[in-house]
Amino acid sequence: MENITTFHVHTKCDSCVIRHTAICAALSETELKDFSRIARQRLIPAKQVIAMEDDIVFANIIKGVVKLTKTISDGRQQIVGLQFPSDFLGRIYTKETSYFAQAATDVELCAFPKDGFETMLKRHQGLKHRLFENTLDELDSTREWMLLLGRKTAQEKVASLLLMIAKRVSNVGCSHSPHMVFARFQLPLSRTDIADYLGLTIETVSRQITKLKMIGVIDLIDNWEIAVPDIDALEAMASD
Amino acid sequence: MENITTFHVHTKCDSCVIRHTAICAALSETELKDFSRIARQRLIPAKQVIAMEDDIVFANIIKGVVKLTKTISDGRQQIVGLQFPSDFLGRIYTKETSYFAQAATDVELCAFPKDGFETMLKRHQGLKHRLFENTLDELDSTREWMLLLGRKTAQEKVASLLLMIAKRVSNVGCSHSPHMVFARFQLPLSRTDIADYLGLTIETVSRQITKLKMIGVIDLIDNWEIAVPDIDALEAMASD
DNA sequence: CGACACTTTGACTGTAGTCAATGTAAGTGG
DNA sequence: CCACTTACATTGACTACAGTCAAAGTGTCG
Repeated sequence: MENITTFHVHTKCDSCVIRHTAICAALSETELKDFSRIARQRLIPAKQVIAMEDDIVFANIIKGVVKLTKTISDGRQQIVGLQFPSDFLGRIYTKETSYFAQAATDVELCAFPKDGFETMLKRHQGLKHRLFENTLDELDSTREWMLLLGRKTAQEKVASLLLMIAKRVSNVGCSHSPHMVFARFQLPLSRTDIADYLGLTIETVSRQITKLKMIGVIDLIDNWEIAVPDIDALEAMASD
Repeated sequence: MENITTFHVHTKCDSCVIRHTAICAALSETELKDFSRIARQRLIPAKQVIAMEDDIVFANIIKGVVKLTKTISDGRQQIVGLQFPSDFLGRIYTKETSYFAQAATDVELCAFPKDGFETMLKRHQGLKHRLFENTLDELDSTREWMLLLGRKTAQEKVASLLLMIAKRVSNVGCSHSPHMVFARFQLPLSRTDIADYLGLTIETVSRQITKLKMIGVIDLIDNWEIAVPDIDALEAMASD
């Protein structure tokens, strides 16, 4: 069984779900046509490492969640970034990365070959600018996570993660949820992944989730589906 | 006593110590003249918060070390970035920052007003590109630090910090130190700052430094000056 | 010299880690 | 359909690393 699928993007970009949220938002309709010519769709099953090689080095995430992981030689792991739909994947202006990307769930990518993408970048300054702002935002949220890793308790860490996921997957900023009060979502991460993102062990993660359930801040539908009856209560547990 | 000093940059940029390592390296001699016209030198005493307001929002660090700090309302602090000479300070394309900059040592800045700098940015694409690459590198090293915060022991954290500082202050990459084996430097951080950077308490930092001294990996000249007889030994303690 | 700021050291505690057993759900093959 | 396997997750008992609280040490400055 072949577990990477690569084929041309048939569907026009303008019907793409992330057309106006991904870096593509920086491109006009006509520019987008050039762009779609080099784009390739890739489907990646959960757990597979996303090899950033061959002619596919950059990508938009259309669906699913990708984790960026760093490891120490003795096996310790730390997730240093989580990417959601409409996020951009790949280290521009290379310098080989010191971490690797892996599908946390089944993932659908809109991928670009190195040369073609870099040509586009040179030609369309707006695209480059957008990518720059992307990077600045990523730096901000990475620093946010440093505070969590360095200074928060296990309880606060778990609450913060759930809150972050709730916000990302529920499309916060939508007009109809000016102030979200309730959320329900699928966890895109296993307990091991959660532990690796929070700098904890799976046992500690498990105990903290149980505790949050006990005090009624979350409901576990099953191991992967979580309901948050009161977002404000969860926010209070996260301390930020 | 006035503790901020602001005055025009008299000295020509081309004699500046960071001329070829800061973002200025992206500018030609003539471009640099435009640039120097809006630059102002600022001297900031240790411990003072660097207010990124008024007409001074961006700056190159000429001398000294600046820390970027995030805090939780209950007082917990985490340093989320350390900036050394030739590093760039300030969040481009604003969106007010969620952290604040503070002088760790006495600092000498080459500062720019918001409007003037942003005009320069638009006019000189090379400058913008340089800043972009800067940001990408910063993101990489921030992720490096996430691994440290989430997965390293107190001992490894302290060793990693000393190693990082040794490398930054000794101008690694200089032609005459292809492989540094010995280092001696002033710590630019107090024990409290070190703790806030490593996600530890000052007591733990103190104990770990004592331990490193005991086993001979470092020598303490005084509380602030450190000698590393064997960089490789320190590197081994840092586990990366 | 005394005051102050910072660091080190010591005794004790507590949070999260470790090790091990049990629980749960999905998938496989007889 | 039901044992069996496999992969995760939870729970429990115990441990250890780093945190807390308190006291003593060191260095600088007025």
